[in-house]
Amino acid sequence: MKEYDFKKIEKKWQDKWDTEKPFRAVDFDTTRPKYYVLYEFFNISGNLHMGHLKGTVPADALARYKRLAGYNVLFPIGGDAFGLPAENAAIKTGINPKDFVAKGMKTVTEQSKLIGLSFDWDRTICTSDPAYYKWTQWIFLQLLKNDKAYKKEGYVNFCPKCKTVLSNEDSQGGKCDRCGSDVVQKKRWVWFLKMKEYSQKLLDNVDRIEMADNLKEAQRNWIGKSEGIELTFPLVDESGNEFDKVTVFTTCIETVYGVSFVLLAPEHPFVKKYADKIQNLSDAEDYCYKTSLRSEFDRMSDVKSKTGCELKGIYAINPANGAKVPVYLADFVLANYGTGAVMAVACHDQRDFEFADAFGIEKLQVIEGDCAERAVEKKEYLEADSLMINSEEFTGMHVKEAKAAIADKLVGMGAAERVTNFRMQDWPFNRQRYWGEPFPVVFCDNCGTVPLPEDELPLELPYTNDYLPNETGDSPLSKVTEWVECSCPKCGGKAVRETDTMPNWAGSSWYWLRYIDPHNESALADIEKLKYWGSVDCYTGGTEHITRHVLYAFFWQNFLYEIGAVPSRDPFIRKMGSGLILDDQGKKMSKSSTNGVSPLEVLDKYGADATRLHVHFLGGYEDNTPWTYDGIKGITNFIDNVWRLQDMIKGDEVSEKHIYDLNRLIKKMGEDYEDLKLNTAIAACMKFVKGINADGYITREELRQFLIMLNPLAPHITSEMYENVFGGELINDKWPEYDEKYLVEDTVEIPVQVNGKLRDKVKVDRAITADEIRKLIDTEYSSLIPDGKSIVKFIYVPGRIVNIVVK
RNA sequence: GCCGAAGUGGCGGAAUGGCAGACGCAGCAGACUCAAAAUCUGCCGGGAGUGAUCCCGUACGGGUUCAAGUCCCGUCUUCGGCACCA
Repeated sequence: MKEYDFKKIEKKWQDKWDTEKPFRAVDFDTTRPKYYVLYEFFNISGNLHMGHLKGTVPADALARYKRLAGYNVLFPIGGDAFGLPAENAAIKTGINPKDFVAKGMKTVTEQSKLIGLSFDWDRTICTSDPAYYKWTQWIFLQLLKNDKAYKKEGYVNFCPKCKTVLSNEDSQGGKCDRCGSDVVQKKRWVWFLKMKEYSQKLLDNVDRIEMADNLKEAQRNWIGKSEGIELTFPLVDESGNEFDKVTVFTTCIETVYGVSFVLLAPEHPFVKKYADKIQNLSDAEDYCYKTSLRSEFDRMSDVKSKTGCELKGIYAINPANGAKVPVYLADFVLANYGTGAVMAVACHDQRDFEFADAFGIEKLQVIEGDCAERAVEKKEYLEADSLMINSEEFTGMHVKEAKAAIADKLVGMGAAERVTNFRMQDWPFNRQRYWGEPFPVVFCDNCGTVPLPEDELPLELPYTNDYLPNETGDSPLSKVTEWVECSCPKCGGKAVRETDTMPNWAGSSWYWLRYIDPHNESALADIEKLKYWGSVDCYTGGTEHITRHVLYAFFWQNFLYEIGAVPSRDPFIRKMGSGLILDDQGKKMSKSSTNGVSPLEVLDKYGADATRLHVHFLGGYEDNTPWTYDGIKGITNFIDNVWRLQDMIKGDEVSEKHIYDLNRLIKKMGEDYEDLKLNTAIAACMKFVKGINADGYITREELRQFLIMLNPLAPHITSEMYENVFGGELINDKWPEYDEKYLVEDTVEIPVQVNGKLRDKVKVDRAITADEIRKLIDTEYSSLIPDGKSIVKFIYVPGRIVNIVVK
């Protein structure tokens, strides 16, 4: 046999797959079980990078394995195209974003094929395609109709550089997700989606999905469920007249007798509402103004120094004991969490402790402990279950008991209510950018906000060559006047369109549904097809999307379920988070990094099969693996050894000699593909080939089964060899089945330990009983028992190990 | 600060509580060769011993167990996420 010419052979198979399209998924095929494998679609920017190899290949291997195992597999791909790269290219080079995306889609398609990825190309979608975003707009209209979308003026994250509104998810760590600038708080008119309302449903999704615990924990933290009490403090003026109430949220109601002041967020409406009662109004307004200038990041990172401003002339009455306490503004109180107001207990909350120090406010201790230098906080006193002090009838109780008793009392009085709070916020959904889905709504002087009729969708993005927001920060679309000015669909009068566009997460919040029925013009997807394909069985992709995209996906899927558009609340049954490929500095290799090795270079040098094997032999799917060429020799050797198996064929059926190894390999490979453990799957194949080489022969049947098992990892070489030897197409063959009786030989080698230390091994019949093996050791292996010692205990774990305890 | 994950040879990494270091790289020795490359064979955690073998060894200190890399408690380190969330 000639040497393996990967360039020629890989191209041959890639061309064949391209023209014959054998990887198409078949709707409504009831002869086979269905399996839906999803890799998160490509962000259209430029070339594929190493990270894509790490992410796509395991999904591809799983899809190929499942097909061989008799499943009807849906394994689609598409482009997430309403993103920053297209718009930046437009701004920098003037290239039309549409053209940029078209070129990008072509590139990722070609490069995917070079890797040998078995996507169903007939189902490709692209989020910036009007036929696709018609349905993104349709979903928005349904949200609007069902009162899940609203426009309101509020404080939101704003990136001064991108000049656009951002969600919390888009500004994690106080940095703009698009450009890395510090995000500021700005008051703007914003479209919100009522995601907060779905908090508990999202937590239920998290409970149901099969996913690593650390990822679930990250999501739970992000949603941030917290159970506590809302407690209402009457507000009084200087002369003691009650004029309103303020409600605070607390999870530490047990400290209520220690409240010595109340804090409001600077954005709290009372500053404006009771301006006439605030004696130092200009100080207060000044403080609010200064706070608004500080970026969120400043406010968060500057945790040491507490700033604030007393609202002189306004006092709060503690409903528990009638105490009159001062009210302050403080920027560490967040307007959009809880009620935007907190009760401050200096001795039992470190932030309040520092604030009290800074403003010379008295500190009241209500739970035992040393509060001289710092607060004794919840975690500490709950752990110790300390005793209550200075708390009227609750004094002397244990904290845990008092917590419930005080809550009961205040709830009974009508001053408090038990509530559940979530950290997650409603989703600010509009961006002041050109390259996004236009909102299908108009503003009419007579009718107000009017949704477009569904039959007018898609509302296409108009052409422009001016992609920058205007001076006041309005979207570039506001400059396209002939598009903005329109007539009202309701009254026919003059109206203007919404000129903001949707965030780039919009299109990705439902895309897995569209693959199921990508060309449907009358629905986002046919409900019967949705029922057939069901939820995504395995969703692979980066972990960086776990608290953004995946939560948005849960949200939209729940909503679509509630309006009857989809048959399940769960978009995904299993989510696997892929690790990163790191460069030699230990940094992430990605689209933006210039420090990376291009996969094209490796593909060109070693071929697709070798590249696929090498990247996945470097480390586990979920682990970050540093890139290196080291060890690729082991892979090319392995490939050469596999190729030479063709010259070693002797005999037809599975030989006695190989039957155990072969059956164990079948079991191992199936399990490893299922779990995406490609590194150990490759190792198992190498070991098998090593054994074959040592024996000097392989039978036809053994080779056939082996090629099928290796095919999901190395599809090209295995297809070629299969054709050479068996004269047909491997992908039409079936995954081999293993026989339980060939997993363990009849004669096994059992390690013998004495006091837990390995001393010898005995070859015995697998079915041997504990008595028999003990007899054997008593007679033939008695030298293992040290002189002068006797056996006090004899343990035999059938088929595994013997441990003799001597004394 | 809080939450999570992890720490195993020179390196990448394997091990349902049951033979630690699978598989591979690098290294060393040998074969082939005029020579080199390629390939093949053997060795390859540390220590003692001619040797069979023995002792130590999975970040560190304890514990549970007949048996611990794996489970429990404490400490340290690294990475990731969140971060004034009341």
